[in-house]
Amino acid sequence: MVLARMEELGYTPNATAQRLVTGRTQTVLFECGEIPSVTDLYMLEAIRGAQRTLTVQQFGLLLGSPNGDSVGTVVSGAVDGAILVADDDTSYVSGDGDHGITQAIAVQIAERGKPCVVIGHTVVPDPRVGSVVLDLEQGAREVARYLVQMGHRRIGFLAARRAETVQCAFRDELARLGAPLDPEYVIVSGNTVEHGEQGMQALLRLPKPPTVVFARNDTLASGARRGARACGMRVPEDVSLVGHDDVPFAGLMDPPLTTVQVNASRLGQAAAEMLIEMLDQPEIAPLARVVPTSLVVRETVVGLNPIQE
Amino acid sequence: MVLARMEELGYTPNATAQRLVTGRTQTVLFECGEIPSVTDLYMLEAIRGAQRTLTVQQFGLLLGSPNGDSVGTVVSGAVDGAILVADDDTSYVSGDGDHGITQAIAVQIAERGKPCVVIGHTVVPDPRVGSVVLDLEQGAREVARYLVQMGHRRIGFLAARRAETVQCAFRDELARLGAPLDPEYVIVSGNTVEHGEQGMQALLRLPKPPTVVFARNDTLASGARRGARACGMRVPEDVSLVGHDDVPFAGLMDPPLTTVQVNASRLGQAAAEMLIEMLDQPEIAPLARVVPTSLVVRETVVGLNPIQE
DNA sequence: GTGAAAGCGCTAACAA
DNA sequence: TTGTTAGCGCTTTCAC
Repeated sequence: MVLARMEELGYTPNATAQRLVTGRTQTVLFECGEIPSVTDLYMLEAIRGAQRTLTVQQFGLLLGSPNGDSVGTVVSGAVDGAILVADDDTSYVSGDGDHGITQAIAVQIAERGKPCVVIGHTVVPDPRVGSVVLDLEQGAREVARYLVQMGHRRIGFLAARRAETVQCAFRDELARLGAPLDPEYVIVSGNTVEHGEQGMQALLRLPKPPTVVFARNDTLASGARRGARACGMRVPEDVSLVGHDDVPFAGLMDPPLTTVQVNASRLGQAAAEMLIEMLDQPEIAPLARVVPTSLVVRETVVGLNPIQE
Repeated sequence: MVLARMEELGYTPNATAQRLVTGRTQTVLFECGEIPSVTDLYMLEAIRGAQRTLTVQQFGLLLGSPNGDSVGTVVSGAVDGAILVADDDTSYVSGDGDHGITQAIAVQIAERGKPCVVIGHTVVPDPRVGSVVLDLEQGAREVARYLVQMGHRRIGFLAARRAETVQCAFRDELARLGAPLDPEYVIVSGNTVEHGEQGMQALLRLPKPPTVVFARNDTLASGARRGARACGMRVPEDVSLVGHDDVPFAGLMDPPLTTVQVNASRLGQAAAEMLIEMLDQPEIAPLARVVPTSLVVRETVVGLNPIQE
C-alpha cells in the first residue's frame, strides 16, 4: 500500500545512500590513459564492448581521466573495480621488471583488495589481477605466412616505438619460413602519418627496395601509402602494403587496406565479464583470456611472380 | 597529529559516505545514445573535451549506456547532472513539437530540478536546460559561397535522413547567390559508404552531371569518391567533392578531402563548463552557447573555368 | 587541537 | 504486511 503511493509520487531511492549501505556502487572504472592518436580509435569500441556487458549486469561505466587518480578512485570505493588498458606492448621483449605503469597501478589496486583487470598484450604476473590479452603474435605470424606465400621476399617493416611484440613475432615467423627480415628493411619511428610517410620513402630509396611493407598500425600505413605516392610508386602495383589494427578508415582507403584486425569490442567485453566474475567470487583467481587477431585481406597486396628477384 | 597518522597508514576516505553527507557526487552523466556509425567518431572527441574540463573541476564522467535510464540515473542522485548529445538535427526543419527524444529526456531531468545540458543543433526551448549548439548553417553556407566562387553552378548534394539543417542552409545560401540547388541534384539516402557510392553514381549518370558534390558527412563523401571512381571519374579532376564533419580520416584520404570542420572537443568542453556553472549557481538560467563550423579547404575541389557550361 | 554527537537516506534484521 | 531499530562512513557543529 505504502509502496504503491511512493511510485505514484514518483519516488526514486537515493543511489548514494543505497551504495553506502550495500557496499556496492555498481560502477566500474574504465581507464584507457591518453586515448591514443585520433586515428587509433578502436579504443572507443573497447569501451562500448565493455559498456554493453556492464549495462546488462546493471553496472555503470566511469570513464577514467588521463590525469586522474585511478588507484584513488578505486580505493575510495567510488567504483567496485577497474578495467585498465595497458598503453604499450613492450613487455614481450623487455622481458622482466618494467611492464609499464598500467600494470603497476593494477597491482596497487589488487593489493587494496579491489578487483581489477588489465587489457593488454601480456598476462599480468600478479594472480590477483585479471588479464585480457590481445594475441598480437597470431596476426603478425599470419601476415608473415601470407606475404611469403604471395611470393614476397624483400619485406619491409615500419615499426613503432614501444610496440615490439608484432615485430618480434613477425620476424620470428619470417625466419621460420626461410625468409628472414633484413634489418635494413626495418624502420623504427613514431606513430604518426608523417612517420609512415618518411619511413616508406626511406625504404623506397634503398637500392633494392622492399616489395611489400608491413606497418605496425594503420596510421603508419596511411602515411606509407602517401609516401609511396610521393615517390611515384603505386600501391599495390609497385609496392604492397599491410597495416595493423583495422581501424574504421582502413576499409575506406583507396584501395582498401589489407590489415590485421583487432576485435576491440571483444577485448572490452571480455574484460567486463571477467571483472564481474571477480566481483561475484572474490576468492577465485581469474583465468586470463586471450582475444585473437587475424589478417583481413583486402586490396593492397599483390602476388609476386616468383621469378622476380 | 591524528591526521598525520592516517596518511601514513594509507587511509582513504570512503567516497560514497562523503557523497551521502555532502549531497554531491562530483560525477556527471555523459549520454550519447547509440554511438553513431564507426566513421562518425567525433563523439569520442566530444567526450574527451568534456572530460578534460570535468577532470580539472574534480568531476568524474559516467558514460551513459544506449539502453540505460538517463533520467533514473540523474534523479537517483547517482550523478549531479547530465550532458546529453542529441541524436539528430531534424528540429530545424520540422519546426515544432518533436525535437527528438533527447530533448524530452532533458526536460524530464530539468523538471526534477537537476541540471542538464544538451549538445545539439537547436536551442532547447526549456530555459532550465542548457544548450550547446553546433552551428551547422555556418559551415553549409560557407561551402555554398566557396563553391560558387570557384565557379561551380551544377551542384549536387548527398543528403542523409534526419539531417536537414545543412541541406536547408546550403540550399538557402545557394539561392541567395543566384545559383539555386536543382532538386534533381539532391539525393537523400542513409549514412553509409554504400549510400554515398550509389548516390554519386546516380548523380554522375545524369545527362548533365553536377561538377561538384557536397556530401552531408565524410562517410558519404568517402563512398561518393569510390562511386566516382567506379564511373571512371577522378576526384577532383572530373568531379569535385566536399564532405562534412572532418573526421580523422578525411585528411588522410587521397587526395585529402575538403570538408566542414566540426570542433567536437569544444562541444564537449562547452557543455561541461555550462553544467558546472549550473551546478554552482542553480538559480541562474544558462545562456546557450554556439560552436561554429567552418570549411577546411584541402584538395578535392577544383576551380571551374566560368566559360564551361 | 581534539572529542562527542547528530544526521545524510537508505537497507537489513527483527518485532509486532 | 507494516513499524522499529541499528548501522553504513563520513562531515558538520558544538563543546571542551
